[in-house]
Amino acid sequence: MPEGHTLHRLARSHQKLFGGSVVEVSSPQGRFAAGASLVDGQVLTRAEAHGKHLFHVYGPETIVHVHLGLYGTFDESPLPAPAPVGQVRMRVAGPTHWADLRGPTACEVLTRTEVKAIRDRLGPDPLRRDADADRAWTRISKSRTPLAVSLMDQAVVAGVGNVFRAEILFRHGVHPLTPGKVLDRTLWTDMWTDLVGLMRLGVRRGRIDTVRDEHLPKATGRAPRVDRHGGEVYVYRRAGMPCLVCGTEVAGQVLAARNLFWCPTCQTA
DNA sequence: GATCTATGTAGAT
DNA sequence: TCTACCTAGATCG
Repeated sequence: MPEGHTLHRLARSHQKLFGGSVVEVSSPQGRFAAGASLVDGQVLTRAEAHGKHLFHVYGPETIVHVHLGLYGTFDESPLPAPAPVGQVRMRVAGPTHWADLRGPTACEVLTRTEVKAIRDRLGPDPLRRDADADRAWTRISKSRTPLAVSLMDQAVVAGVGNVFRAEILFRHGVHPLTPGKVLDRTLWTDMWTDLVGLMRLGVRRGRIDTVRDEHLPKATGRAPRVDRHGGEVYVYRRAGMPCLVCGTEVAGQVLAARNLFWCPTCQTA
């Protein structure tokens, strides 16, 4: 379930549940056993996210780095923790809650330098206060790469995934194959501002909702608009269904090994 | 029960 | 541009 909003939501939650507390860390599955033993019984001082990366900071040179990849999940519940079910890579238990991590692409203990290397290759993250939208613009405005590809490039914008990219392009009427260098700067600024708002909403709700209020009555009459992930969207995973705004069939194609969706009528810019 | 699919990325070709 | 990785829910038969 992981675009940037998911990781920031987890960071916020972990900070609240575990921040400043001694935690028990284990790897029921065994694949993170060595790492878990390094932090088990230590104080988790801070949890934070950058793009799709989650960091549990235990000390300046001891940071657990988690990337959920395509399938990873992180669930949490109040204590007591039951016996682990299935493949649990890491279990964290604090004073009141426990959390299980399954199927991540990365779960490893890193040093400060290694964490910096990861963060240095990430572009600005719309969910972080320190984000600099101009850095993204600098790259996009010089590039012939289709916007749909640049938006998924974590070195350009950190945290955007397949749902947000499809939806942000739709909301601004931009065709996905538009080269970055022909994009108007004002339009980019609007898209960035919109991303910040949509992703913040995603953090609050734990799902991606992008359908504007004025379209909801119309959307209600055209099923379905609620994606499997739980959010209300315009085009994501709706290929072959009518556009919620104009009724044209939503298009779909594979681009750079990812499914891309757009409305051929609404997205012409 | 087998097969397909997925909000992702790294590494090989 | 392709493949491998990892897991669980949806879909197929």
